[in-house]
Amino acid sequence: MSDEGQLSLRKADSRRRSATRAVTMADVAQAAGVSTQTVSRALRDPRSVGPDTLARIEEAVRETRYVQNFAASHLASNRSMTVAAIIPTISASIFAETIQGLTDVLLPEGYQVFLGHTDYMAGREESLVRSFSGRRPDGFFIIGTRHTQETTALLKRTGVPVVESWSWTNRPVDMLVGFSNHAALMSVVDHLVGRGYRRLAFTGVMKPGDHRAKERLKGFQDAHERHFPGVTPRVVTVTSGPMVMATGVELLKLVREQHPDTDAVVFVSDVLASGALLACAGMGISVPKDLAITGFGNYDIAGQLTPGLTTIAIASRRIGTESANLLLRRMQGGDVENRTQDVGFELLVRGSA
Amino acid sequence: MSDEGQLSLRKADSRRRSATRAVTMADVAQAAGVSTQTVSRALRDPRSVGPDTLARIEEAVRETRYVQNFAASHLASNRSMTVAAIIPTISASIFAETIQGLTDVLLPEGYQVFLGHTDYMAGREESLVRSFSGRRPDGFFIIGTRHTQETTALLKRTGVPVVESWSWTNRPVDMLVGFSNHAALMSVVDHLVGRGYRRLAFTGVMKPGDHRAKERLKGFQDAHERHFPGVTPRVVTVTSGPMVMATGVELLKLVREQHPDTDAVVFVSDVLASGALLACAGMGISVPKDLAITGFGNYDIAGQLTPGLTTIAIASRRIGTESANLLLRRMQGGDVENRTQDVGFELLVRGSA
DNA sequence: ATCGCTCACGTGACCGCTAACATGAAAAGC
DNA sequence: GCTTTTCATGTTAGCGGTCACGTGAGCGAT
Repeated sequence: MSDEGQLSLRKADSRRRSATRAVTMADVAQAAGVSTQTVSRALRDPRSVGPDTLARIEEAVRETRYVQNFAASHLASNRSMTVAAIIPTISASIFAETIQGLTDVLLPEGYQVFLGHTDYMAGREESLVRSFSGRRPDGFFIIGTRHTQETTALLKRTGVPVVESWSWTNRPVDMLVGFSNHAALMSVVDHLVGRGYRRLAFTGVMKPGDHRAKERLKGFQDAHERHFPGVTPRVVTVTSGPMVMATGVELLKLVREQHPDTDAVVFVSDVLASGALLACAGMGISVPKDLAITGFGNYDIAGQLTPGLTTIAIASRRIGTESANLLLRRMQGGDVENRTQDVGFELLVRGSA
Repeated sequence: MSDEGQLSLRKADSRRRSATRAVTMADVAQAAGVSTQTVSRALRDPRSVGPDTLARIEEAVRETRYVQNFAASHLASNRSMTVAAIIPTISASIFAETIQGLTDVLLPEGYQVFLGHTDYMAGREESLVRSFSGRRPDGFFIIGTRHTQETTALLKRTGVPVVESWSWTNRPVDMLVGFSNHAALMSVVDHLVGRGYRRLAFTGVMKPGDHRAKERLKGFQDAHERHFPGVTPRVVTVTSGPMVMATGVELLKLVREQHPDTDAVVFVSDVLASGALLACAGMGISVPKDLAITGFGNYDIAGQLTPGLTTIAIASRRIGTESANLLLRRMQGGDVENRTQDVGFELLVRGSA
């Protein structure tokens, strides 16, 4: 009997997975003289246990240096307290504001944010959603509204709330916090035409997976057709290349080569437009007299240039916070009345156009 | 007997936690006619099972639409396959490049990256580390080398590899991928003095938790003392305010108010320096004749301005990839010979100084 | 023929926590 | 005074995987 006891003890010991066993809830429970369930309750909702019990547990947590294990919690409760976010790119991008807004709201509520980026590569999104699903996030945040069929199916199958953003669609997967890139570009064209510009060109880096850029181009083309029926719009794009100011300079040169009569250049992004605008001085181009220039995004630099860059301002951070709020309500069991939210855009008219 | 059987069945059913039970590994195992352990092996290392078994399992995964549950995996294996990253801020920052580099390396290896930001608030880091610890990350990536004692203790107690970055110290918590902000600023001062500038001023936004900014200031002061012993260096800083170009303009004005004789302004960041440089034209200041301007970070804009902005280039993305590589090696059980890695910096001399 | 070894796969015991239900005591209702 | 309700806490049975070990077949060496 005692031999067997020893044997099983040794056996249990040898099966231990980590050498220095971590502090568990059971240790805290023992120290506080309560059951693990009471500790669990105390940690999840302090008001659900008696005040003196709570004090003893808190003391026990402190003295044992207990750190809750979320994996076990997740497994037992089926709630991961995480949100998966999928964005095109983090670097030097306006999406960073959105993510900051998202985490600013979610973190205080106990939710962690997982970040994945597609680098505008079609197909990456699907594989990201697939691998993220294994972590069983309680919600998804995605930039963009165009996905592969399989991606949409995967998202729906998870059964958790999904927010798409930075674009617009009438048939969102679930919820939507965005605006119409198409309408934004139309307002740019309207403005240019109103100011007397007649030979408009659109230019930008158009990565295959960048649907927002495509929507902007479409908006440009449609507005152009409305103002100048039958006239082929000037469009100069490249499908690859870094989103940096130097690329904007290159594009400006391309536009002037291919369409020398152009009197207004509509850039798909402020980054490119700023590069071009800065280069104009050196190229002997007077803005906005010889050439009007517009951007998109209202980056910090847009208002600092001389002349200022006319552009479209987007409430980037707000897209993040609003999305987080929608997700939160749904994740906490509530319902959401308006599943789509239009944050709009604002045409900021400055000196460049 | 049969009654009891029914009872226990009913009971088990009523205790089911989710209404529509998700597909589990057991379902896949059954469909493929193997044990769950074999499915587990097939998923973790396909070569560890027979080829025909593997094929059956893969087919079963497809037809059941099985998605692995990482929480269960984490709990059982004690590996979360996640890395926690703590950065000052994501927005419009050069750290975004670092995070992009980090995830670019870690994601393909199956590791997810958790992101938290401190907004340069002292104390936030400790609470982030604390709450992140509950997720049991397999590694930590942190920007900065100065932490509260408790933070350091917490990090060490986790027992997982830690990479600190974007700074330098002789006593890292564990590993370090960084450079000396101090030395970088000294090289800036050396350059300015070498070019004949004599009345140098340092300016920037110095948030209380921004130790890198402090190191840069210290580097400026030390170099200044070496070149001009006994002369009090001109330092104009604000402790709050947004890191935007407009703030740079304000700071430039402050410097010229408080130290009208200044002939070179050293900014703590390119963002501020760029704003100032752009504003100089409107203020009738000729750069670099009347005033030299330097920045830090070699942001995209630095090379596009006229004159170009003299600045310090940091291999931001590389800090992320190198850190990821160090973490990976350690997380996969390997050892690392060089626990500290100096990525250095480069003084880029352009027209502004 | 025997032995030892590798290989492919199965068995049982957990990992650390929480849902659901159970229990006992105090407070409230009649 | 007795039942009902409320509140604080305990008990039991998993959540969905993986670890350590076991087993039996196949194979070459002795």
